[in-house]
Amino acid sequence: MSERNRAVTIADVAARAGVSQASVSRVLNGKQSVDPAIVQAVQAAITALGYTPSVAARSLVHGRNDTIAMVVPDLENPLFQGILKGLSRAAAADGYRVLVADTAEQVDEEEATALEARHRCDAIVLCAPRMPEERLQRLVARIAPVVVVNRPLPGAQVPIVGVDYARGIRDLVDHLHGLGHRRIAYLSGPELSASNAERLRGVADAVAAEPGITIDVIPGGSRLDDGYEAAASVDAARREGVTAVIAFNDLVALGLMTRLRELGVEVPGDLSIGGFDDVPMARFATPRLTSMSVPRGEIGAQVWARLRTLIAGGPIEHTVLYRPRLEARESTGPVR
Amino acid sequence: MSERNRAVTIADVAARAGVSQASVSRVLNGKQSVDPAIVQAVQAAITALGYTPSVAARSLVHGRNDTIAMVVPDLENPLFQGILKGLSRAAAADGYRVLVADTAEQVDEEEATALEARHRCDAIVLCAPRMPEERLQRLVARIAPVVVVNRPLPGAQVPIVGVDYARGIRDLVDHLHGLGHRRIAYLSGPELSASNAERLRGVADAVAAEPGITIDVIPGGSRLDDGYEAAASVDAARREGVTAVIAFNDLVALGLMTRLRELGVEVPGDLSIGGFDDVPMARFATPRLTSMSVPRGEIGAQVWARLRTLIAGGPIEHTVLYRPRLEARESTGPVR
DNA sequence: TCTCAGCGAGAAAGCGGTTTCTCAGCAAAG
DNA sequence: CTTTGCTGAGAAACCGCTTTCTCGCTGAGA
Repeated sequence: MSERNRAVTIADVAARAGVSQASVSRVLNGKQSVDPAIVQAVQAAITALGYTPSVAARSLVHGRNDTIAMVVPDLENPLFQGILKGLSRAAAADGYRVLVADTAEQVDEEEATALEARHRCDAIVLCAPRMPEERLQRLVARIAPVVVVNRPLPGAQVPIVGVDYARGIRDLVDHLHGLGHRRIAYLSGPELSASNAERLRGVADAVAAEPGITIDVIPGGSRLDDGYEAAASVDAARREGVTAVIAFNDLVALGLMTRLRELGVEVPGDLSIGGFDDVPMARFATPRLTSMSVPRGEIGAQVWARLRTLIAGGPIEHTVLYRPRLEARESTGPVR
Repeated sequence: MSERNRAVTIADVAARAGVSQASVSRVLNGKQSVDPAIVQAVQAAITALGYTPSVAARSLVHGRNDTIAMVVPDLENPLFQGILKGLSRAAAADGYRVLVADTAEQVDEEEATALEARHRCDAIVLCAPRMPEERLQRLVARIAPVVVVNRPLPGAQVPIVGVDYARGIRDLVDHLHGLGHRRIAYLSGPELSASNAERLRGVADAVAAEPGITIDVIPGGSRLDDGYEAAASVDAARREGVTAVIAFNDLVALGLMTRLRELGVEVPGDLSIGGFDDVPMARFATPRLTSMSVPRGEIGAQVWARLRTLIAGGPIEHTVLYRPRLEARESTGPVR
């Protein structure tokens, strides 16, 4: 917009090349065959004038932008960052750009933000983990084409890309079970978070599947501090027989481990700890944190693939959930 | 673009309300006084039809689109994430959106990416820590209005917002000096990084200012792994009398500490360690990592303030550098 | 009562491209 | 040699909105 080369328009190029605007446009888009001499002249004029086509004008006539928007509740969340990065690179490869709309955790603003963003862009990637399902349904219908990230939406006419949290939790429980643990605690995430609900479902499934296992749910959170502060409750549970903890995510697990070390609780000797997300730091914690790995960048790329199909008028592709991969490290060990 | 309400245009609203397009436009923009009856009719028509103005058309006529772009080498870097978040929120408050252009560390593409981005947006925020100064100078001139982040650019006609790394390093050295350290090592960052050069300048300044101090420079990097792998060199330096290490950033410091613990080196007993950036994890490391805190979100907000001035036709405001704040924690201690 | 501002609404001209439509020119077919 | 069918370039319409221009109308001043 409004670059320094103000007033260098296609008309100027046409005039300088001594041809019509239409011809210039044809040369630019290369859709039709054009007299080589004209092509020459036009290209010469373009470089001489330093002409670049106006994106806005093009958008107006085409009715599209080559821009998509990603609506996220909090850009600070490593998960969204990773997805954004993967999305942004994949989209760039197809000539699309990504707009970021951070809703600052204001669930009430998400709807307006998404609508506004949709209005400037050709499509939306929506991360709204806490929006009530019904509202989300309505919103999704209004802003299509859209891809929903990381939350289930039963029966919705929308592609979904996410993580199979329930499955991940089950796999982690199995891992712990294999190590002999029978009394486990789940340090839960934010109450309204859809992915926390999924994890809880995994917890329930695991308990149902393995009659010998008990899993207590302890209120936690999603950040380092939350884990740190939950250490007291966790330690209390440990005293009552819990031998392993599954944290909502790695940040919580890391915060928890920090505090436990201060309290003199040995990991994994006194207590095994498992996280979720496999953030880079997990490998560098002491002890190295066992975690369920999630392919953030890959999710972003997959989101773009689905969105591209949608933009091209293709069908709503099936939901895809990535199964987290267990990265067994030192923070989980055999029960004493 | 191309929303479901295809064909609902200002003309439809005008027709339905029985007035001219111009009147609808006036009602929409509220710049001129309009007959209340017309306002009524227009608003009724708008809601009845579910009309929303076309952003593209507006952009075309105004020559701007209320969007800015941030060009970053790597979205995974916590520094850029924080800045992006701050920028995005500040800009949103003024009705601007932010486009992300991740150049995937390809210095060669940065120029093209920036130009392309500039072409779709009203202004650019440029993070190009490794682009040669001269090229950057030329680029900056071409894509104005632009704000450069986190690197010096002597004599350039462009606002710069960044961190006073040199000063930060000096402050950290002073801190160590106060603890009795005289032989210090600087575990350096990526060779071509402008901010690493700044830090090295700080190192040189410190040595010049404090005759009693020696600072060895050890090659490192910018990520957790780099710190982990540099531990051997650091330990060797320690054996030769180095009592404190300043890491390029916190990630490097954390990686280093992890490995040192494995090697049986006590921190801060055997060796003091200081980081840079004050990432959230710093407070949760064992021992808690002493770091130089950088106001990431604040930088983003400040960048927006400068850019807004520029967009409004204001002057190129002065460079502003944030002085990092020492967060003295447990990883630095008195020399033995 | 007549003239002149002033106000406000409609008509129309862009903004900078793309795309349809029209028509000249030329080669092949009759 | 004339007619037909293409090819390709230019003219003009159009995308949807803003803004200038024009003009009718009203109210104040003479």
